[in-house]
Amino acid sequence: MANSPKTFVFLDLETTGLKGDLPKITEICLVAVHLSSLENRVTDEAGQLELPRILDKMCLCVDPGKPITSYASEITGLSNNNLVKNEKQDFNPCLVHIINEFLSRQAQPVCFVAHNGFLFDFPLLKTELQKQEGTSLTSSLLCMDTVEVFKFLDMQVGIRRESRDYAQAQIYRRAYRKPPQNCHNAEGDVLALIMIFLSKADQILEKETMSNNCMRWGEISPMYG
DNA sequence: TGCCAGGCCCTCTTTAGGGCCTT
Repeated sequence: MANSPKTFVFLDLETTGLKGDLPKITEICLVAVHLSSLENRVTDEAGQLELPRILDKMCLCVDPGKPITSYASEITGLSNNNLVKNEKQDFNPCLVHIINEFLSRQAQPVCFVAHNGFLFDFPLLKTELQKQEGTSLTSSLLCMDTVEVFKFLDMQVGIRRESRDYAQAQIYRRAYRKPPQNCHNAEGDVLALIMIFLSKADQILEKETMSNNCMRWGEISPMYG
């Protein structure tokens, strides 16, 4: 990899449903962490890893303009009714501008990180962006999927991938011996994602792991549309 | 009519089937 990322932007989307529903985004959360905070980790008095103090955070709710499935509504707490009542805007050029400005404030290059990102978050975000004429993210932006990264790291030490559960909550439990908090709230999921990244940060940041597990934004195909 | 993801990976595979991971 020619240029190693200086900033990792952890990403989570809440949506109206899964792929079969041609989902739309109901909430987006981005949290940027500088490389130095991932390399120089902070622990509490008990020696437990802590979130870095310096975080740039952005969470926005979005009116999807289509029905949210009952299960998605139940787990995320977002309904068509409460999004409309709170007068949330749809996924529009203004939101794309905000995302771009958020990214441009970070030390470059930037790497997106999402759990199952290659199959869900990145393709769906690309679909939503493609609907907005004249808007895009820089194609040189890097993307990493922590499902693939954790499988890669396990394989390196001889753990067979089919012998483990790679759901984010399970990886969190293995690392911290307790369940993550605020699941299916975009910010809660992103903070848990940062914590699982921190638990293996040294290995993830190795050149071999990065070069084997990163794609460029330009290589991501839209989910649909 | 009723049902409905899907690309990827694994293995008791390859003329196939099943599970994963996200909301």
